[in-house]
Amino acid sequence: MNNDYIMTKFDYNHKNIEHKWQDIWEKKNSQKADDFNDKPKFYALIEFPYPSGEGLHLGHAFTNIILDILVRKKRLSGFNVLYPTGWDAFGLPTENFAIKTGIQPAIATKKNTDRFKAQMKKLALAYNWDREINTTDPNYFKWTQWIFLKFYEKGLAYKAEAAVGWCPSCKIILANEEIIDSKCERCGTESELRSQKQWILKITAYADRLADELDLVDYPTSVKQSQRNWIGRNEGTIVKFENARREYETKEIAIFTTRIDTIFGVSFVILAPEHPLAKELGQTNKEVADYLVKVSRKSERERSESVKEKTGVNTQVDAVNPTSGEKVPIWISDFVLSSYGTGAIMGVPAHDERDREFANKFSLPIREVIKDDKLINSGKYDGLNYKEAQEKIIKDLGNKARKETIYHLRDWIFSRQHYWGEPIPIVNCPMCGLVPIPEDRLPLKLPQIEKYQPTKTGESPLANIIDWVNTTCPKCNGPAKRETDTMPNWAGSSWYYLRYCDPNNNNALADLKKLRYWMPVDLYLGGAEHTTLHLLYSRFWHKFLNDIGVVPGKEPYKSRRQHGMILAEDGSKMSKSKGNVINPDDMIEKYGCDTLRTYLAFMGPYDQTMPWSIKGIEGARRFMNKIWNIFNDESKFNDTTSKELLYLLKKTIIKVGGDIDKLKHNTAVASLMIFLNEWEKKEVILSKEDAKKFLIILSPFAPYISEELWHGFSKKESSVHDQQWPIATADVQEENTTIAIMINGKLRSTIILNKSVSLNKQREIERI
RNA sequence: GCCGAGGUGGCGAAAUGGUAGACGCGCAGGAUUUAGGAUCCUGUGGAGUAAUCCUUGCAGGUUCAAGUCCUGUCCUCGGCACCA
Repeated sequence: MNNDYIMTKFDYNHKNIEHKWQDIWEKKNSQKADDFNDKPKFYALIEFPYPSGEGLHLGHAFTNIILDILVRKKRLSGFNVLYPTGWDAFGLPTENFAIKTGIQPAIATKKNTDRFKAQMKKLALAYNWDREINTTDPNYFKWTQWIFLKFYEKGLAYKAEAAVGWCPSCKIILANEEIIDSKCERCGTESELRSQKQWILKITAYADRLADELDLVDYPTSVKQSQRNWIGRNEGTIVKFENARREYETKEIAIFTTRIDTIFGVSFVILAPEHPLAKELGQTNKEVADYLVKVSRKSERERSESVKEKTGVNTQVDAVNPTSGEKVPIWISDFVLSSYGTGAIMGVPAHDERDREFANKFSLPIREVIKDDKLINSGKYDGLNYKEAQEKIIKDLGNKARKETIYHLRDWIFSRQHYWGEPIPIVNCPMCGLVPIPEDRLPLKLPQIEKYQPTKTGESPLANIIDWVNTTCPKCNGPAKRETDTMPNWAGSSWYYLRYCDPNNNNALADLKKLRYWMPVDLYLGGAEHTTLHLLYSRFWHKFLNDIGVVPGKEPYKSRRQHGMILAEDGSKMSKSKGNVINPDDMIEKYGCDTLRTYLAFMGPYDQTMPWSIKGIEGARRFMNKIWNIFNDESKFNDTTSKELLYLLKKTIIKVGGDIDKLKHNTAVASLMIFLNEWEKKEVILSKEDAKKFLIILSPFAPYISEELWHGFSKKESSVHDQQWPIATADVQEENTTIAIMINGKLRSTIILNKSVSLNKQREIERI
């Protein structure tokens, strides 16, 4: 069966044309961004891909093309454009591939990036290839390590016990991204929590700035909102309840609340099972001890399932309400989280749903203390508005209460127990403790090894490489051991946009002058999956690097846009297992790159989820054929352009340019189609000069066919891609506008007004 | 539950408060062709022979005029979620 798109004598041969120009452009290597230039700069950034073994997929093609169209238009409009790409190449799939096959990750990475690059070139993505970067390149990760050392130097990287996922079957530590639905990604075993010493970055030190400085940038509301939710800033009060029994070590229980005004409604206090007092009580009270054991055996999943049914144990010990002096029982329950606030809450069942559930289950008293925003049953505070009452109660409590802001954001666990990541450049010396590797000895490279499996003790595979682990202390020169943890995937991508500004610098992560010229990123296009973590992490690193004076500006990305997703024809997600994946290579082969690009631009707004349509791409192919045919029809050209067509051309130039700038590629393509449809009509002709203008505004979408046709009119050396975006001023004299006249909701008549009529005059006419 | 995005033809969609459905797909009829495909022409929101009427999730409101602005409500999708 012939799988080729059936070509007739009218069709152009996309294969010949596209191969030809791909070779010529490759040799010309023309896309260079000049550091420092009088032209206005434009920095367009696309999330750099992870070079997987499967090759570039349709989603990559879609998003890269969307940005490529804008970039080509910006270049034609006289901008000095920085449009780079690279490889976010550290990561688990490559490591897992190495475990399975024994092929070195670096070799697999090279193979994959070569393939991606070839595919990108076929798509006519006009990157500054001379700025290509790779996070696994020692010349790159030298600076990732350098940044880590700066964090360490400033006290923002520290080592501490942290709960991490653990697979009891594979006997390895699981990164968050390896836990799918609370199960181990490899074997499907239920993951457990385990405490282990980890490197941690103190992102919480930047929590306020990460939230507040969102006001400085142009991100979609949803992105800003989800960043703020993730940071989860909450202003409230920490209040101390005394332990009524003096024999315990924990004399006071600190409690975080946002509603200190409800303190007269407290009928119990609840501790998280991990709370120090809970542990203390467990030593003497068997019932408490049993509960703590029961809870600790629960898996993460079981614990989150307990939402449905609250559990708890009465400790038989009381706490003293510091405002009323009332004694209330202390309970322990796992619905109170040790990781949020102080790990202890005051139970106000009348005004908190969860507390009410708990009170109902264990028959605890419920007392209402707020009615219509005013306090009741609250002693001397009765009648006060709840906000006033908060201030007053805090003041009256003196040193037993203070205002406090807490965050949902946790510090960032930065260690991974894997091979294929940046080694953490720290040495453990028995004499000096943790010692950073001096900057001039960076990069600390990965040793070449044969076995990539993690060790059964939960350490990284690097721990098995004795030659590498054993080293000398940079401080005392005594024997010491290297840190064997590596950095997470997020590390290299947290600063890559900076390296593009100066990719080969050996003395700094990038030259400050170059950074001052190019930064900030003018437009960052990426996917919804990176709305919170990647964006937050890279903003954090940027702010830190700005604080230590190595990069300019508070924020890395001036504006961020999120692209949508392309679904399979039936509206389901494309997936290998369903066998409904559309491969961009096949589409290029069959219909041509220009057709694919134009269709992807035309199918709908870039930020939406849209189903793929094979009929749709055939429609785009018809559009290409029509262009080809009309340009090869001598009778459609003459010395002067028909008047009505000239006016439409001006309108189209303005519309296409404006729409591309707004990333409204779909309506830009529509207006190109409208122009072509008009031109196809009998009796209208175009001059060759005006036809060239059409090719220029077509070229961002269809770079090959426009270049080929351009050469039908121009000298050999010239390229449609090196031209200037045509300037068109709307000719107001020619344009009339029709205004509908409506009376009582019915259309009564229409009037045609010349647009040059002033607004006042229009109002006069309207009055008549 | 909280936050965000969105509901317009058979489908993807378009529309600075100004004649809703541009453009594309699909469909129907015609031309061409031995035939099919491709191509070209015409038509295509719904009802009605027609004049005309109805139509942007639903119910109200503002306006000469509402898909668009306001109030309420329902539904779909995405994220977070025992966050005190």
